Amino acid sequence: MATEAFAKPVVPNGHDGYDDDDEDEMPLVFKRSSNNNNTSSSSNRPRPSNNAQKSSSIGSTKSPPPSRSPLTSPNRSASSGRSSLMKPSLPSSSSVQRSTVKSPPVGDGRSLVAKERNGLGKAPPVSKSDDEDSEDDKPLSARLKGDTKQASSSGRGSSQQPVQRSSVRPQGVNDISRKKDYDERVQTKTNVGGSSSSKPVNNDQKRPLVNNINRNGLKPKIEGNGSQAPAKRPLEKGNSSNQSSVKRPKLSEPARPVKTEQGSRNAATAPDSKGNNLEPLRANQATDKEDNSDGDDHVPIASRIRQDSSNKKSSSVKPNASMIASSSRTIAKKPNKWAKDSKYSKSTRSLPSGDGQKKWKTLEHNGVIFPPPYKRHGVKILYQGKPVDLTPEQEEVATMFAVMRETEYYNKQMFRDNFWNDWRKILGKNHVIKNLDDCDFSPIYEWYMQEKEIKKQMSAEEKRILKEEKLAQEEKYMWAVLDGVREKVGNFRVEPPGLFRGRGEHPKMGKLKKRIRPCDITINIGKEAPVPECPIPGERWKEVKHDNTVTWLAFWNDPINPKEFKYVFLAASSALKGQSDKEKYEKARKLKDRIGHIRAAYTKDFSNKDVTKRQIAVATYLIDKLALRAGNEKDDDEADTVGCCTLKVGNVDCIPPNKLKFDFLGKDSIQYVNTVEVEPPVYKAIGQFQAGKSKTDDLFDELDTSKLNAHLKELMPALTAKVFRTYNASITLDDMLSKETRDGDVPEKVVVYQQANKEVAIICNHQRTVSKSHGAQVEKLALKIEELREQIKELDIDLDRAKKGRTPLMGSDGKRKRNLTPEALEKKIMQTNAKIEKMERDMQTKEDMKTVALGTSKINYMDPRITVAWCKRHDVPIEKIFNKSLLAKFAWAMDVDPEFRF
DNA sequence: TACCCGACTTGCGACGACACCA
DNA sequence: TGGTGTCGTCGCAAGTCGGGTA
Repeated sequence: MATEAFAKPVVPNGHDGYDDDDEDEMPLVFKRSSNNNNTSSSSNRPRPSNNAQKSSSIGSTKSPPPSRSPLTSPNRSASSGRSSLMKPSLPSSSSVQRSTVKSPPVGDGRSLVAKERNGLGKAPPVSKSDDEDSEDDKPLSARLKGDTKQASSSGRGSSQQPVQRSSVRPQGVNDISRKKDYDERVQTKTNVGGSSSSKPVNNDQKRPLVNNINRNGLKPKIEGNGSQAPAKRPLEKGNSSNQSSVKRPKLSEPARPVKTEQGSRNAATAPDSKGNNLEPLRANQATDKEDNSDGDDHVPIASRIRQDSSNKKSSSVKPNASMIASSSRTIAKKPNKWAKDSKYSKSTRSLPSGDGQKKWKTLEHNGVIFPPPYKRHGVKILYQGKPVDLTPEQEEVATMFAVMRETEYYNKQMFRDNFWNDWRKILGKNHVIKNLDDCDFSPIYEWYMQEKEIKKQMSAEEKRILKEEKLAQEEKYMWAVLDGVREKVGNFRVEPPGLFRGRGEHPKMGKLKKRIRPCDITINIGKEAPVPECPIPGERWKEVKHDNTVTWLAFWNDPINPKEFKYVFLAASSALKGQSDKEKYEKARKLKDRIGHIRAAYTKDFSNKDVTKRQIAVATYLIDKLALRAGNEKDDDEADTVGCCTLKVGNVDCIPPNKLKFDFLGKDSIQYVNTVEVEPPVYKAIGQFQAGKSKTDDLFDELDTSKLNAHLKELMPALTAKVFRTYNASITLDDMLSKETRDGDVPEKVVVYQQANKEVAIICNHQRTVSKSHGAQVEKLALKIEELREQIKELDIDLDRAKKGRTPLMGSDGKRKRNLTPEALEKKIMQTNAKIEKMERDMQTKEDMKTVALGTSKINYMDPRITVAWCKRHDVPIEKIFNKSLLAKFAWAMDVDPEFRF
């Protein structure tokens, strides 16, 4: 590839088509409409290799100047103790007890709030339509046995626990019961009949509403006591040892579109590499299912299991749930307007199919923006009590460390050691500072706090001006023009220097992330487009490429792990990302159609004589039932976490007769604790895999993600382990929404959605740290409730007196109260009682949700078409569910048919 | 086949803006 | 109007997975 000379940058066209901001503000309210979108499910095409055109670099890379990185704002403070979260386990007919914990668990078993909706319906007789169904049922049912008793025994008990106690996410009994209910619900659906995914299912009304355990307020019981409950990112290294060998990558960001002149030209349907016209992004076409072979497939695992075990009512397990909370970066800001702009909106463009072929024809952007250079403050640290002079570079790094004083990292030995190793290189051999422990960074910390305070005290006007200045500076970097369409760039800011904050017990925490300079950055841009001007005078890009088989605009090597890269991508709202997103969900929908076959296949292999096949079968079962991640190998210089394929013997305990207790640190060092009843052959196989091994040995020693995924691809093209997570999340949402939604006002419907969202979050083990103020908030609420109860007592007395024609007693504050009629007093009592009830509900919800993060599943796992269609069917404004960023991200899903079902 | 590279998705915490309440 | 809680967005870490290569 040709490398380009550096030319003057050309700013992509401006905001054409974006001036209609007002449109953004208009709420999108879906009414039942006659939209008929026939979604043809996109095919999963294999990705072509994409290295075809890598350009050579011209590069001029001069060695980077000594980094005197400025102190960028101190990054977030380390997360403080995470609380444990116990989660319920996934579906399947087995009873499950799962708990995930963050931070030191302090067991608490709270019950999930839930309302029973008994009487809503009984499940109609299920008529299995196809073989698949029956196949599914058999294996699952056979394997799973419900443990309802436990479930029923669980109570709510959420006593307010100290924040530290870390949540306990339901586990055990409660989970089981929840799952059971859930299964029942699902089953109902199943019974209804394997309608194809895209086909509307109108049986809702006929379907009985099964009680949702979750909603019944059952809180899973915490496994063991607090001490047992695992914590999220425990200080000690992973519970069981895990290690491995490989790993890599980095991140990206999203954006959103705008048009340019060129845009309109290219916006037309673009053929893919094979010359086929690509389907327009927008398509929401209700995808017609391609093969309906498995009528039952669309039923969540839980439900299927349930079906099997239907006879044994008590048995089944229930699914998990939960909510997510914050989420991820990448979202672009103005959403919907563009969706409406037919001329420029992405929806009108046809996009490449994301199959690894050419992703774009033309690409223009302005490169990236760098953090400002370090500004020296001159505050001295003390070494053995005496002020020490530091050079700007030394001071910058010292400041990075000083500002982390209130974080957990600050006192972690590994963090300190890594920091010291890097800092002392900058100090030099002969520096007076010889060790970190004799350094007192307080003066810098105090300076930092003062600066923070000053900033906080700025007037609104001053803040506004600063914000505008920043925006003006960044505006040109925020947009790219891809195939003539203006799209938002996700992460156009180069990461500032700082200290690496790995999660969990990351062996590199505390290392210095050096300042990234233009000579570290490779730019990717269209051949015809002007090369972005290097924003730092006298420096130049490392390389300029014109590779249209990839979607990144720029990348640099991760300073902490040079083998890895940091990419600059378009924002999530871009057409490119939208297309990819849609394909992801279509793939999951295909899995729905094949899941029956797949389950039958792995069930058959539970007892295969070939160990590898048996391990593949059991691993697939766990991924399917528990939504575990695949579990790639990891290097020693990464945190010690595992996924399914990398589970260690010590991560799984066999509890006779057929329960398995999982306890391991998963992605982001989030603890996964879950006890689940499995089918006897699975239980037996796990025992065999463990035999003769030590706790630190691989459970699946014949398996890795490559083998597993290769096997999955034999079952369904493009199927990989992670598709099961998407499938289970989406099918659960779809099922819960269809079964739980009742007539009512919008807020009531939103609650139903949140419950479903929560269920999905629990399935996916999406946790969050309990906020620092949680305990105080709960206490405050409890106090208010207590005060209201006192008021009621007084009112009762006053009412009694009023009925006898006597005046009220003096108030508790010593003041005389108004003389009210008995009717007025009764009304007041009623109102106060209602207030108490509401506050109690709020408190319970707060407690239940304190460790559940809803955002991640909403952003990444639940097909947005399910949500949009549900909003349309029930006249819920989509803004009640999706914020602006999500509206932009999911623009491609907005005109889905109201009858769309996953 | 194992390992490595590269690209892209997923995920949590920090922080700022805004809403609400006393 | 200030304190507090909630929500949205950003930052960047940490996964997954496909393909190339030795």
